[in-house]
Amino acid sequence: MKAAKRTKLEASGWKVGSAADFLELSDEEAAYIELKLKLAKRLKEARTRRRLTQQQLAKRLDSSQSRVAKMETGDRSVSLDLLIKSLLTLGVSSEDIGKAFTKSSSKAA
Amino acid sequence: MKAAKRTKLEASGWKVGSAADFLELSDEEAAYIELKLKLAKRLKEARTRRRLTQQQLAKRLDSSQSRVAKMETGDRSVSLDLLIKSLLTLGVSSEDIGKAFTKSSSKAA
DNA sequence: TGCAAATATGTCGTATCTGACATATGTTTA
DNA sequence: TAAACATATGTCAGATACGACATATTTGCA
Repeated sequence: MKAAKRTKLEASGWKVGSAADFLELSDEEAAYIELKLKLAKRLKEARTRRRLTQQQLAKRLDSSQSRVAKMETGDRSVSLDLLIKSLLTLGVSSEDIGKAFTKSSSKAA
Repeated sequence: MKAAKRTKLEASGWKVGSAADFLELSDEEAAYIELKLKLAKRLKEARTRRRLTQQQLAKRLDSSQSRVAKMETGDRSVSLDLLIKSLLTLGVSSEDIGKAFTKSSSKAA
């Protein structure tokens, strides 16, 4: 199993080693998971660039450290909604968020 | 009240004419609503371009006509998740979906 | 190494989102 | 006009995403 796919399966909430190993992801599922992981990465970058801990960010978002951790790992229980709202709250522009949708996914300025 | 703001408030589920008239939208709230409306518009365009009725699209999405209608009007009860998943299911690329995040929001090819 | 701070994981009660249905409101065509 | 089709709106029970808490794991520095 390729590492990239393993990461995606894990992010999607499936346990590697389970029956899910034999499941194939449809194009949309793969695109959705890839998107979530890119937004997760952007959130982590935005937070660390601001030198905030997950705890501090959680406070700004009226959320909890554990949920921020789940956001940043692209946990199955977090929605694109929450990721996008959180990025906006951190002051990341829509334009920069949109870059997560591009193939190259260039980093924010 | 400006027409653009009226539309946004209505999309957000608030009734124009209510006390919400006096509420101000924060930058993030405004950005979020604007984003949802752009995605809603893109979904409607993608559907009509394919000459599908809401009923037919609903079947493809394993959803209902009423929910598709709500998606296309940017109803408060629909998430960005559902909009994005629906666009992906319709075959719209991540890149094109990402265009909804840009200021000009140029249309898909 | 060992301790402390940061991050990750598991679970739970609750709030929000979902498809479905009924029904209202357009829109098109004979 | 009226009938047929398409879209919009209101509501609800079930699904899932939420913040919160406890606790495990990782990271970094003395």
